[in-house]
Amino acid sequence: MSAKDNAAVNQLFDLLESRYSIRVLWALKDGHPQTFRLLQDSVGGITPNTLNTRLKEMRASGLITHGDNGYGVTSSGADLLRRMNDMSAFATKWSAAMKAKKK
Amino acid sequence: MSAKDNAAVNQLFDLLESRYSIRVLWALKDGHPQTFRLLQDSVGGITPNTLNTRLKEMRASGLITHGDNGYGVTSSGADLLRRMNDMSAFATKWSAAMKAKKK
DNA sequence: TTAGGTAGCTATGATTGTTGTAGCGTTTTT
DNA sequence: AAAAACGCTACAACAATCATAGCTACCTAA
Repeated sequence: MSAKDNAAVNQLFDLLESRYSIRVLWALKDGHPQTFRLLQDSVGGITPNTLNTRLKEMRASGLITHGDNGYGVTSSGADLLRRMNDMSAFATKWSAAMKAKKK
Repeated sequence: MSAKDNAAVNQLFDLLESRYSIRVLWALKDGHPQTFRLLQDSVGGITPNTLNTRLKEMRASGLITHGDNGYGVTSSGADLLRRMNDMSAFATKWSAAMKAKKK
């Protein structure tokens, strides 16, 4: 991995490691625009303050759009989500393995 | 996505959305075991407190091992890293696009 | 054998991030 | 027109993280 890649990855991690940021993006996975309230519900547990902050950050970062129909992902955001998609398959396997281990 | 998948994904996000957690995992990407200090250096900016907390969490979650050679990833952790690998390619593209947009 | 260096943490108070509760102005529903 | 829902913002309380410091254990050189 080049130094340039490193900087880019760091920028991405800066954005994604704040609480709820991944979940907010993930909630837009299906591609349908969502209202503020719907997002709040589907993310679960997030306060309007934090949701607003996250949405601002991700709009500034070009991952999320805010049009008349509500919030949605940009093509860039959709690209990221596509690449993250593998993680849900991993999560299922991993979660099952963890549950088994606890016994 | 099934309800079960949802729960698993949520568990994964619980783990990964804490500050530095992704970076700690990422720092073990190459597969070589790392010492505490080396991890601290390569993650950058993390305090020993937080690093210790993250390592504990991820060991408890079965993503990271702690043997005599230092810290490394489990097969599960390696699996996750493999799936996250696409993100670095995304990051490069995205970061360049953002830089262009700022002008 | 001891004095210094390095590694792996842990303790403590300060700072920053997130929450809980509340509410404001606007749009939709009745 | 009144009531409810929506999108958000204010502010004080709480929790996560940081900065600084230092402890123990293990090397290595003197």
